Amino acid sequence: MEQNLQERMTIGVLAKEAGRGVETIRFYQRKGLLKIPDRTSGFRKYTPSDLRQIRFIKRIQELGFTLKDAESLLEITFCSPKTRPLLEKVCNEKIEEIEKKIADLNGMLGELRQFHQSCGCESSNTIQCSLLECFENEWECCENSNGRKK
Amino acid sequence: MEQNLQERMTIGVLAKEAGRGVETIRFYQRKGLLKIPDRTSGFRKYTPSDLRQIRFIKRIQELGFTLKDAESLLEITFCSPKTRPLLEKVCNEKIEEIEKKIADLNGMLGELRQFHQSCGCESSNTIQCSLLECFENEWECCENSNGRKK
DNA sequence: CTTTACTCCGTACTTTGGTACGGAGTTATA
DNA sequence: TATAACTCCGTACCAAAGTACGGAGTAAAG
Repeated sequence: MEQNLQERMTIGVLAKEAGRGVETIRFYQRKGLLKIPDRTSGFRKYTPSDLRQIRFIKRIQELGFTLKDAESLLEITFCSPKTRPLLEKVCNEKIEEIEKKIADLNGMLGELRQFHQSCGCESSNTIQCSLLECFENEWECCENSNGRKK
Repeated sequence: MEQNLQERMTIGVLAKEAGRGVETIRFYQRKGLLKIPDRTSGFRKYTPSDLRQIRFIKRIQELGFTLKDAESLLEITFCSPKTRPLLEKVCNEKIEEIEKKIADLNGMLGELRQFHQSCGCESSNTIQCSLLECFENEWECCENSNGRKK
């Protein structure tokens, strides 16, 4: 009762609150990312829970995951003892994936910082500005300014 | 001379080495991500440096960046005193972006780990398996198994 | 020297994640 | 109660990042 009286939003309000377009919400629904909302009036009526869900999806995307990823992560939020083994698997996979991503990003960050500091092209003499291992010793950055390479 | 005699690959070899399709290489070239290769024979001839570059792009993408990002990062590898201010800017932007990404991912990782451990649905009694702040206290995971919520 | 494998090019198609359109019905405000 | 603002639906379009196609030329191995 009071439940029903609580803020139930139209699609427009939901979209605005979530920082998404109305069309995007409809798109998510088509994709099955959002459960089919109540519609007693012909118009879709959303709950704060739907809002949270869309915000969550948004965040997941910002972290470099896909809508499919979001979907599987969302499944976790509806876990029960029955679905547990599967969820545990999904969960572990994501954890591993994220750990790897963080490690990679940290490596890249280190390289970038080092580049930023040491490749001043006017101060240092031991230049080590290799951007990721990919560039090993063979890149030519800085050689213009001091004629030194390797 | 020796330079020229060194391994100069055809597009097929390059693609294979880089773990990309031939069409993708051509696509990158059209996009300006790869400098136009030598072509004395009518066929494109690539150097190990091209290979490194494609591998780099691949890695960048795996870290959740776009081809555009890759492009701007690649610019860094061709820096000179003239381009320095711009590069410094790009560099700093990327550093910030990555730092933010890492922080977010770490947060998410924490939530997932916590979920994974505490939401066993059979051991703990203080259940705190909120997946990101988005889900606050209102989610219903686990209530099936022990009838307890909040 | 032929056959097979590779390369060329432009164009078209694919997937992901949306945006936009347009005509019709509904609701809320003046 | 009229008028604006919102919602409905299907369909079409968009950008990014490729992938595939097909006919023609080239290279290299038997």
